[in-house]
Amino acid sequence: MKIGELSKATGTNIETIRYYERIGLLPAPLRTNANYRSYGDAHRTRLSFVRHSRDLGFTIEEIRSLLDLSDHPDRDCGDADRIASAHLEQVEAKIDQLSALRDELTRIVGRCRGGLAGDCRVIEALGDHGQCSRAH
Amino acid sequence: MKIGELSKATGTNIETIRYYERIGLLPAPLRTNANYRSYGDAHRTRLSFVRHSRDLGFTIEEIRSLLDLSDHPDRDCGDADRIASAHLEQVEAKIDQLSALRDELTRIVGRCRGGLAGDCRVIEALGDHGQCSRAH
DNA sequence: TATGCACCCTGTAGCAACTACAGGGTCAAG
DNA sequence: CTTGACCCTGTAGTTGCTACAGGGTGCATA
Repeated sequence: MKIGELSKATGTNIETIRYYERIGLLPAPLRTNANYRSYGDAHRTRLSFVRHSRDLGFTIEEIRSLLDLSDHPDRDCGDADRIASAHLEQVEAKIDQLSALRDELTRIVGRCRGGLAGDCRVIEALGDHGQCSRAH
Repeated sequence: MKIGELSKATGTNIETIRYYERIGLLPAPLRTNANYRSYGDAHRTRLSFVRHSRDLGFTIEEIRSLLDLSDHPDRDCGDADRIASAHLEQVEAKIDQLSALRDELTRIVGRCRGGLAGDCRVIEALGDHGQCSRAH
């Protein structure tokens, strides 16, 4: 299959596919006589793995490690679990942080009563961290 | 005050202060004879506003608009409210998205029973989006 | 007076993970 | 034989910084 078809099959931008190849995340495929990339099912599977992992927020380097494990079924899978667990912790931390932001923003936004910028509580609150109800 | 003092006073990296000046977020300060930047209270206030807004996740462009309003107290503050409200919505959307990720990751991580990568449910789940319980 | 050290300057390059061209080649249909 | 959709490489842009390299300044100490 050509790159455009792989792109549609996996929902990945063509430029992104070439980018993944350039950074060594996807193996370089065979080429046709016209120098077009020619992909097989293994490529599609691997790219789906990458996209799914990216959608779940794993970094490229994490995915590299996960792919490496996936390429070596005889290895211990503890690493995969550690990577995923660490990532889960990061996601949870990010959720906590964003929740604090949401609370602060809600408080700030709720104070706007319209009128002139000179009297705006939103702008005032942004200038004065001391008004915040908790750390963020 | 010199750039190092402003840096300490606001908890902002020196390079970041110079960066903000370069992109026009902070006005260029006066210079000493030795060509050192010399800041006053107005700079410190403005930089605090910027840092606080960044901490709350506003983009540089949003901050530019907020600063512009802050510089023109006679304008209507509806824009400030709209920027903050839109940002709040984005934060809430991001929280929802991350919560879905957390659920999916929890499900995936929970399935690892140790052993070989070839049998690893984590790696299997990453390769197969169809196993996901909901959109993410 | 010399010299060390902390601080400051400019300009450029790097990070993540893409995305967007510019400038060209290939191929099938009409 | 030309039009249009597709493909190629290579480079530069995005966001918000951060990290040098290679130099100048200013103050205290030997």
